Amino acid sequence: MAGKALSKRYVTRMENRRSRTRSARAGGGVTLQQVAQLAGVSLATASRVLHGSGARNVGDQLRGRVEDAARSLRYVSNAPAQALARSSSSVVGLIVHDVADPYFGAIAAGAMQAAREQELMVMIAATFRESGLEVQYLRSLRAQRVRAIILAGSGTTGISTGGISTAGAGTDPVGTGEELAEEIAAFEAEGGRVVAIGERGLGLDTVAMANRSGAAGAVRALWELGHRELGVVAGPADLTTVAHRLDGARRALRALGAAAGTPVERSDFSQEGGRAAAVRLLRAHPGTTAVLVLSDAMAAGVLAGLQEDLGLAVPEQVSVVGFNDAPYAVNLRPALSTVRLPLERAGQEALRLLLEPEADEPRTVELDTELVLRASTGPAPGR
Amino acid sequence: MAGKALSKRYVTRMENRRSRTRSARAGGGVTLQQVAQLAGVSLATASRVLHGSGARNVGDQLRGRVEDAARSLRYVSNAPAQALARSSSSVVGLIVHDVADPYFGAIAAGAMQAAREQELMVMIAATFRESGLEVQYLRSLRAQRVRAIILAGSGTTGISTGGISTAGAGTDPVGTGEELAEEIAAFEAEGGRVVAIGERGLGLDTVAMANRSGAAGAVRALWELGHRELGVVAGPADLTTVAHRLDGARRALRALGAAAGTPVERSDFSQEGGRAAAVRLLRAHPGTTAVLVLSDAMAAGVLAGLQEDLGLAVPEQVSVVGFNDAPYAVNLRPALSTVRLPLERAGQEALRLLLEPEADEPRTVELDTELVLRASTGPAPGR
DNA sequence: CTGTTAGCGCATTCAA
DNA sequence: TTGAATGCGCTAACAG
Repeated sequence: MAGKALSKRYVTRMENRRSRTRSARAGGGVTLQQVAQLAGVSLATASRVLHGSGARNVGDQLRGRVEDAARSLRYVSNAPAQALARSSSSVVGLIVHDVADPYFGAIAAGAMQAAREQELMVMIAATFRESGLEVQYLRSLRAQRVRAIILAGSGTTGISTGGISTAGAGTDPVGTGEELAEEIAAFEAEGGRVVAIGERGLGLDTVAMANRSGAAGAVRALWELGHRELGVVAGPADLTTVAHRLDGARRALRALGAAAGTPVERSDFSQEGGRAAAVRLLRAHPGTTAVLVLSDAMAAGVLAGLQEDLGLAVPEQVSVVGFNDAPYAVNLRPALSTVRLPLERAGQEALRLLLEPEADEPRTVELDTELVLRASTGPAPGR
Repeated sequence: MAGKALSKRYVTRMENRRSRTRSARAGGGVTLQQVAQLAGVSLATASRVLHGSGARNVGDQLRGRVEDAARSLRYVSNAPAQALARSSSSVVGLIVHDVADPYFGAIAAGAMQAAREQELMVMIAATFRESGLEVQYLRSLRAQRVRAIILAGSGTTGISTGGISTAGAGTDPVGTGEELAEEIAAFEAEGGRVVAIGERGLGLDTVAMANRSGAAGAVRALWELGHRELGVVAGPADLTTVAHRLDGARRALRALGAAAGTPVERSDFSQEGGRAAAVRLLRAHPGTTAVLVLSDAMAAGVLAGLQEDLGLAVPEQVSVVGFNDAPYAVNLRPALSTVRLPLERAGQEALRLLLEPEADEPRTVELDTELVLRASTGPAPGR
């Protein structure tokens, strides 16, 4: 949008000057050793009371002294050191395309919620859709020795599927898909767990969304409202989610006995794209009474195109159903009916899957979508 | 919304069975030691070539052998161990209310972008607005020995300000504000850095948004369009952001010589709240030709209230300006004019501030907002 | 230029 | 029940 430079001002306030109390060595924090010393016990004993390993086998006397010492020193255990010693980390990694995208934001929120219940911390990496970064972050997360990694990102159908160990000995992997697979294999070989959200074609445990049945459900709902002339506004052909949704819609139509050849207009996942696609669709097929749009962003554009460009009333003349239930769907006018994806749930399930013992073959958890009917859908005209 | 239970299906696929290659000890990963051994050099040498400490002072011979060994073993350094040894971590913490909220999502995205440039990883914690969790996560992040922490969260004006070290020796802190301050002090005492995004009243380095001047700018723009009867729909009185925005608007009005007593309607930050507030506002002051709404969510409601409940045309009869430039602002009808907050920028600046050497007194970086004019604003009627 | 050694903060045997 | 000793993977002096 506008490119006006933002200014930045420095303000230094004099009030509230900080009073630092460099209690411990300036180096790090308080150590268990220091706590033990203050309590007059051995390191081992302090460790036992503070980190329930040799659980309750410490005398009340010493136990109390250690606890007091820890409190007064504001001791907090050193998680990385702990992880090193017991070789098991308490952090999991999450790789997304973009945290600012509500789709991934919801996934992240779900994962973090579940993480909290398990007392795990989450390290997030955003690739901003650069596929090279995905491999790089996988390495970084591996370097951090995270316990497990969630790979959230809509896959493309073009990705190479198998061949985890086909590369020759000293050969560098070529395709980015290969590299990814190798990195994943290495992480798993070290005992790390990986799960994907959304189909990735890699042999991973995955949490998938029921895109097919979601689209099918929307189609059936429209059919029941009397719509017989449906159209679809789809996104890029190489996205697996798009492919699945489209497939689901087509199958449902066929099952309902619709005339073959439902019109489909493609566009990118943008509002403008949706708007143009809607215009094309209705110009080519003026009889259309309902359109299924494969993303809410495009649906926002479809609503605009229908009402403003073509002067059609929604839902009186044309009904619209979107996909995703983005936060703004309810703010559109009319409020958008849409297929809600259980994104938070997906994040939670992914984390849960991560913590379960590893199965022999990759598992897939498929989460159902939910059709949310709002003001943008109504009975077919003349019914 | 609807509470239909989501089903979950397990599907086990037989294709793509994974071929694990437990190369290293099942325990952890490949160690530097192993690399050194394979290369036939000492641990120190391997360390030098792989982690540029004693930079380029290794012979080409050995260097090559080590690099080959590392590659063939798929060696990745153990970051926590490294951090322990050199006592300096490469991860920063970020505490937000909710990652799924676009406001925080944008901040997080900015921070992560900057982190990437510095080769840092970001550990995120979401408090889901439970203030107790904030303190808890601060502790967890401290336990993880992160290098620094970004505290992003709209503060409330009611928070206790100073008193970092006022509590008596053995006394437990009472208010949650005190606890927070103590936790922060402890982290800083260990050499950690903390910066806040948004005013928090704690004596921290902070990145602030120019809420006052943003609101003032919006008011002036409306004034120039001929509007003389302005109204404000504000949010909860105890949020500092709301207070600042309101203050900015009032000052601007006064400076322009507006009649005292601009009507202000309060509501919570929701769409419904905004809708109701708009109706109240225009019922009480029917002459109003422009309304400044202190958040986009409420603005969406105001748009609905004005047009649907009151039958007023926007912007022909009433102009509307929101605040935040939420992603959906452009999807509203009419597209919403709004004051854009430089959220990503704030995240970046925060990280940058974190890496700068600590100053004697807390610094504040104030980021300017930007007025984005779209279709919801027009000249005052009759001009 | 290269190797040896001594920690970093903690968990965990193994004795006492 | 408690303490001393060893090692987790790595860096950083310190010697050659």
